[in-house]
Amino acid sequence: MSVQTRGRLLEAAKRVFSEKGYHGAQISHIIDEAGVARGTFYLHFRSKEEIFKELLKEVVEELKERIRVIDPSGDPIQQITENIARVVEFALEERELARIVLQRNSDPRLFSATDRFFDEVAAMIEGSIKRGVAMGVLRECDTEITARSILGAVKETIRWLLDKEDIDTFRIARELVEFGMRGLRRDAQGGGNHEGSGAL
Amino acid sequence: MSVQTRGRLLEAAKRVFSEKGYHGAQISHIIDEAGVARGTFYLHFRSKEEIFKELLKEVVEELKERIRVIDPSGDPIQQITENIARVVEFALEERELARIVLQRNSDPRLFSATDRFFDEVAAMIEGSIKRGVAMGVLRECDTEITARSILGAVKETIRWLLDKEDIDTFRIARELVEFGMRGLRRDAQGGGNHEGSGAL
Amino acid sequence: MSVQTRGRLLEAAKRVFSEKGYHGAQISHIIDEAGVARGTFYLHFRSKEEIFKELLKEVVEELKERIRVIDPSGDPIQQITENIARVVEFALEERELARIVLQRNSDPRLFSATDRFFDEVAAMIEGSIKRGVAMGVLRECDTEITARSILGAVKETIRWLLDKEDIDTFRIARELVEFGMRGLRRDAQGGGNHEGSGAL
Amino acid sequence: MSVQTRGRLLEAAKRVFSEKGYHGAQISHIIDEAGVARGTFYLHFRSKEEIFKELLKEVVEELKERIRVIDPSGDPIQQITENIARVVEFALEERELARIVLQRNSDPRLFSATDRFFDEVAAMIEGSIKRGVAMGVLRECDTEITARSILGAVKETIRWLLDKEDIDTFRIARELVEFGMRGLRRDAQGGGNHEGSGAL
DNA sequence: CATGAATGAGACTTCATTCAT
DNA sequence: TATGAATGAAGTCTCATTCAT
Repeated sequence: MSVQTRGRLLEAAKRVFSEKGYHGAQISHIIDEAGVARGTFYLHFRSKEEIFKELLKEVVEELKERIRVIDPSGDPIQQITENIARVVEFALEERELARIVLQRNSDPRLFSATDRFFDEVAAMIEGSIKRGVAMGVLRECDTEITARSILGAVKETIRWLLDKEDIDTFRIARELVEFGMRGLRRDAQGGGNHEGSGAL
Repeated sequence: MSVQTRGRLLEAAKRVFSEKGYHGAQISHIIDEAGVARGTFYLHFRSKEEIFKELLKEVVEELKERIRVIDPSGDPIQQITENIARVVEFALEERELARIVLQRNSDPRLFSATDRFFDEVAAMIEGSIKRGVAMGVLRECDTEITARSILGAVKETIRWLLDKEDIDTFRIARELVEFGMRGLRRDAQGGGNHEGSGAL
Repeated sequence: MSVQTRGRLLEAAKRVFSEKGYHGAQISHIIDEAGVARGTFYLHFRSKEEIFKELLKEVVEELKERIRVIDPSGDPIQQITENIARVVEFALEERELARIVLQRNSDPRLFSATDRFFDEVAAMIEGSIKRGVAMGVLRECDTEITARSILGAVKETIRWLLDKEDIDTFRIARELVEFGMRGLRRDAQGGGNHEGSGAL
Repeated sequence: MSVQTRGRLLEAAKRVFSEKGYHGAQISHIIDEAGVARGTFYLHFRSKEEIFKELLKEVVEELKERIRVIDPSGDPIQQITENIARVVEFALEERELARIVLQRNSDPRLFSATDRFFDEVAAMIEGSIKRGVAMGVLRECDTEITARSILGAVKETIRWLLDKEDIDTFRIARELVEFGMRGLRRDAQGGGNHEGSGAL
């Protein structure tokens, strides 16, 4: 029975933190939403901070499962697209959690978990880029900046999607990958190079 | 004397909000930092919220000045690069302000100013893309998603730069534009390499 | 336990408001007097204003019970005397509350309850006077002024009694009624004296 | 010029205290109303309390002048009526001051001046009554209670008048004296006594 | 496990008063 | 005298956490 109560508290906290942010969320809101007494909360969580971190941990774990390391023997574009699709899908299934993670505020004690997670993701992306470059599939670039750019593109797009309905997850993912791979420039036709854009 | 004090309070608030976030920041911190008595704060600002919004307004105005509308008669890539360079430059000159703006939390009363600003920027970017497509310089794409992706790339990169020292603003801007234009894929033909962009 | 605490707070507030007036009274005084923590106060009352109004409501209700409409089939003087006696009695039993009500200050939000109450009492008195006049028992007069005069006489007398000890409530009431009925003038005829009223 | 400023401050304070009560009144209100700088206030008055007491003193002095001791060689009723008329007149000419004096709150430091004044008036009234009784003009009664009753009647009537317009001061005074002298009872016609009212 | 009344540190804000100009 | 920016004590209220039942 305890597990049930704990679960209801986590669900409630998810909704409340998502809607009100960490500081706007009060224990009262959470226990009201969960239909549980005040003392009961502290039976399951040591503090407001703890339940928040618990939620963060949950997302991070789920995301780690959805982001799979690229298998060099398969089509990398396909795999990247699927990774992103899975992430977008998760964000839209669990919008509250997504909103929580994509909130930021500068209390490092609170957000170090997500910060670390995003650092890891950035590192993963950077690794992939480096391999791609080494394999001659990707062009040379500043891998750190580019990795951050990709991460930012995905985060911002998801943040923006969070208020939309009826989303074709896979199309989004493809669009993102397309952008990351080809950029915006119109494909060079013959010996086309980017000087072409200089004609704008 | 009043204007001076007001300025010191704004400077102090900038530092404090940047370091502690809106909720972590206390009036005590601000007045200590400004070396001013408690009452003095309320002589210049009606509330904590007001001084915060004041700061936000400041950034938004400054950013609006640095982002110039693309002049079709000139080189657009060049202009975009310069826009981004100016934004990055501002973020690095005013790291505290940048940190404040890039913080997010879900109190809409507080952040509606930045939210609106970023929406405007996204709209500007989207407009540019559409024009580029119409002119046949940019490929067809989902302009909304792509605009958000670009915005996200810049934001995330800046956020990441905020902890770094000795940054070559212009190089960053070029790298961002390169990524946005060409993507990561290696240029189709043998000859293409990214040195080409050095010709910009 | 909650009801008990609430009661202790009300009792404490009664003492404190009575002694220091609304503005002089601080939450600290009330909770110290009640032996309760600061937060506990706000568990039971939304604000200082609320507990004050609560007290006011209490008095008004109690007074309304003690002031009975005159029954025309009985002796009106007797009934009026008893009404006044009951009011004086209440004021002396609950001197703190009486002091609170008889305080005035011009914050209408605060005192509208008593103001309204006294207006009602004045209206009741005026109605009685009018009936008395119509029945030919009372002389013609400006009923509004006279009603206010009677109200004022009772209020001022009670206010003055509040600092006295060992009071014969009924004697006070008789004296007030005597004054209101006969005035101060010596009875017209030789024989008349105030012992007559002793026959009441 | 100083005297002028001081006067403007007193006038302003009169309006403000009257409208907002002692605690509701702020120095800001007074100086705004007077069109004077903050520091200037403290050039003329040591504190908020002082200017308030100054105002109180003013009233008390004015009232003392208007209330004349009864001259036994003249018509006492006439003289009492004139006294009351003069008091009512003053209250209506200086409604703000009247409102201030008739406000009460239990801070004795603040209101001791009026309290003392009213005590004096009550004593004066009591003295008059005693003399009247000794001279055989007034009936025997509890002089203290009766004096307080009369005081209360006048105070409450004035308080009530303060919100009215176009008042016939003299009629009010006559009505009050009438009430105080004859009471409400219909004049005994023959051997009439108040048992008559028992017939109500 | 559950309850919910009680706690109290500490946040924001007000406003009478001071003082350098 | 006059000014008004600056002061800071003190007040009200909030809310995460505790604890007796």
